[in-house]
Amino acid sequence: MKRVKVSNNVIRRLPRYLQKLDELGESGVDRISSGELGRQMNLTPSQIRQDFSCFGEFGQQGYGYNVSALRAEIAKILGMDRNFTAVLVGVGNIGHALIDHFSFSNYGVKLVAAFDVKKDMVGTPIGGLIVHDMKDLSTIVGELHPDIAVLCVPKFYANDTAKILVNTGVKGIWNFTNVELDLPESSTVIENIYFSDSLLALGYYLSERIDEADAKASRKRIPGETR
Amino acid sequence: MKRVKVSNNVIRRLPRYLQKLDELGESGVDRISSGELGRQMNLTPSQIRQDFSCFGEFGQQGYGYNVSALRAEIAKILGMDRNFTAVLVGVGNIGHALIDHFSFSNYGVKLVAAFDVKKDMVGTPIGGLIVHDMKDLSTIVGELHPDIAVLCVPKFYANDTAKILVNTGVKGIWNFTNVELDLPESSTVIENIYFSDSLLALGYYLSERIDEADAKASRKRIPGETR
DNA sequence: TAGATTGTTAATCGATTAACAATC
DNA sequence: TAGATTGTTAATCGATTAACAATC
Repeated sequence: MKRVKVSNNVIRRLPRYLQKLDELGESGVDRISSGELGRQMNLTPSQIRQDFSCFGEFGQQGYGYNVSALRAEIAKILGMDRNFTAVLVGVGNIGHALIDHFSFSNYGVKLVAAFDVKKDMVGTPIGGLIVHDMKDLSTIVGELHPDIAVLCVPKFYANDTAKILVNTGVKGIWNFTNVELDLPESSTVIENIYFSDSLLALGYYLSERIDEADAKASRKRIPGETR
Repeated sequence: MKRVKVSNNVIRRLPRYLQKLDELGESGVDRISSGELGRQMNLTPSQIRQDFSCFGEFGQQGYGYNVSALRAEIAKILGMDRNFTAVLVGVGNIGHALIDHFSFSNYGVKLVAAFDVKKDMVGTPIGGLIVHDMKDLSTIVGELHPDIAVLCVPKFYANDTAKILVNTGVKGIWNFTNVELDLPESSTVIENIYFSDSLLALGYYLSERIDEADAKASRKRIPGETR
């Protein structure tokens, strides 16, 4: 696989392609052109072809792309065939929700253990997963050497927990704590899910819509002087 | 407030500025220059000044920006003073986690009701919030006319529920269903939190790191022919 | 006042779009 | 073969960065 520097914008579109290709596959479509894919995804055909060309030549002139083959290529690019393992740290509501309802396996990730401080949780299997005592975090992570840690602890413990995880060899952190992790000069990959940023952006666009609607309404009520 | 078209990139940085300014305020900093802010946030001073200038003139030459005043401006831009109200639809694990642990009020949003299908939940207050029966969704949403709906129902019901919400006047949907909502030509603002896209992007960057590390290791083991 | 730092205009950089030869 | 559609190069567009006059 080519490993040139690919822009973050392209990377963020890859999961969207994957999802769309799955959808197409499920509805029995087995080939698609960049034109049609663009129509369905609101992207230009050029952009789609440029995106794919970062990683190789997946299409065929005059034909387009084979849906399942392209799907497989993108899955591979995203590392879905690498059998990544993950531990989930902090089985509060969010953590619990992820264990119960998020299909890690759909994305090629295997959840191998969970950790929490609450004594009544420790030992109880949740969604087929053993919950370990948080105090054994570094020992057990050291044994399991998971690739990813899903960080769902309360804000206050976010940084300390992240440091332990990185020190015990975790390579990526999927961060749900709403806190910007401060891990100096480590080569750990951090992927944040910031609920608050998302809600605030929604607030912005909502405000914009409301202001536009108000402006329109007032133009109607008080018609302008002369054009 | 100016209402020119502002790029999405800028909008997505606003919540980051807000968070940083809160942090600065808490640690007693009351003024900051674009230079220092840039250093702390890994942005260029130019970009910061450009970003702010989309909305007005918030600084002062030779001085910089007043932290609390700037914070207030950004909060306003994001609509945090508009007293948005929200209903939460689907009190499963994710929904429950949001009610219990996400401080809507910190972001100027008031959660006014929740809905679920499970009979044993209906009537029970969760986090001070009454859970209504899902079958009363359109009636009660029609009465409360919330600005936002937080959509946490199972995938399968995502689109139907979203349609009901839009028809009863909801203006924005904060979508946690991992499903791309298909709401033709409505002017509803949709903000998605796609867990899967985020995990897959993490998978990409993790793969990249691993490949780089492997490449480096193999270069060490098998030294190149000449230089 | 002198130094600092803004807001803004101009220059650069990067990403998206268009065009087209290659080819299935 | 003719038509369709790719992969890629060139053109355009937009976002970021640099520069600097204005001014606190």
